Amino acid sequence: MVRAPCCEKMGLKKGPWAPEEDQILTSYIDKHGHGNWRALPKQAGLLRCGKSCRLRWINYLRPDIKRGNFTIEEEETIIKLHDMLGNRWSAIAAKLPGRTDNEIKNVWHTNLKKRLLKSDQSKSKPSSKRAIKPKIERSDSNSSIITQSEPDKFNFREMDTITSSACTTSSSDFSSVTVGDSKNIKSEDTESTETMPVIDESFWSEAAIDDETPTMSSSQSLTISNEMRLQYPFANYEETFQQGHHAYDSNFDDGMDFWYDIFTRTNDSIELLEF
DNA sequence: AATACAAGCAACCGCTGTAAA
DNA sequence: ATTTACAGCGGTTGCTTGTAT
Repeated sequence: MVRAPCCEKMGLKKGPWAPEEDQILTSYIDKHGHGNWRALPKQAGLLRCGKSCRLRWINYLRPDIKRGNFTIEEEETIIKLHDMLGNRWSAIAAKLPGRTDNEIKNVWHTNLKKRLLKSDQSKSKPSSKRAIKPKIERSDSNSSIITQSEPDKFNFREMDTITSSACTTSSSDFSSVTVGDSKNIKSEDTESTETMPVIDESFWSEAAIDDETPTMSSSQSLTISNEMRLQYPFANYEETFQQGHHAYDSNFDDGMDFWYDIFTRTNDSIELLEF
């Protein structure tokens, strides 16, 4: 990897932005957009590096930035999304229009994290976040079975328009979830992929993603093979299952491929998956 | 009023992923 | 297949402001 030259070395300014600099950057982007951040400062007449300009625009100057204190609802959403996604600030920010990843990160570190620590300490039980997750039972089998029984229909799209209420999915949404012991995964324990059915290309289209609602009815089981575990070592399957919607907005690592496999390899047992 | 400490926030740093050459 | 250049991301730093002593 080639490191960009140091700003100072190039005689470029660092540190807080002056109002005049903000003005120059804003008016330049208004007129020309920001196709090439590296070239932008030179063309705009700014003594800044492109990286600095980009950060300033994204975190402060963008017209759609929402300023001011975070609402209770926003804070709740951050806490719940962080519970599900971890420190993926940009993914969390994507769910909070007008808020930047930097801002959310700051709020988390200066406020929410401490608040959670306090509330955790005040509880005898472990973190309350477990309450929104389905029960997990170890299984000796080579496959994982995820079975839903309540409610009748679980709608992934509801999760996509995530709100605090959407995050409070109760454990009753999943009667039981059984996940095999990942330690038992063996590389030779694989299955052929040649039987994967062909899927219509429209499956991947934006329209399919945006306009259709993948739903999964109750009482169906999903088998996750060891091959899939090897291929998607990232997956905490119980969470993945709840967060299936992330596959559709690319906020979930390998999510699209994961759900493609879910759909194809387990076609028999997941035939109720509708698009 | 002066000083020390803490909290909040903007900005920087360094790494990774990816597209183009 | 490899190299290069760039955008984007998450972690960290350091300045500013507020509060306590």
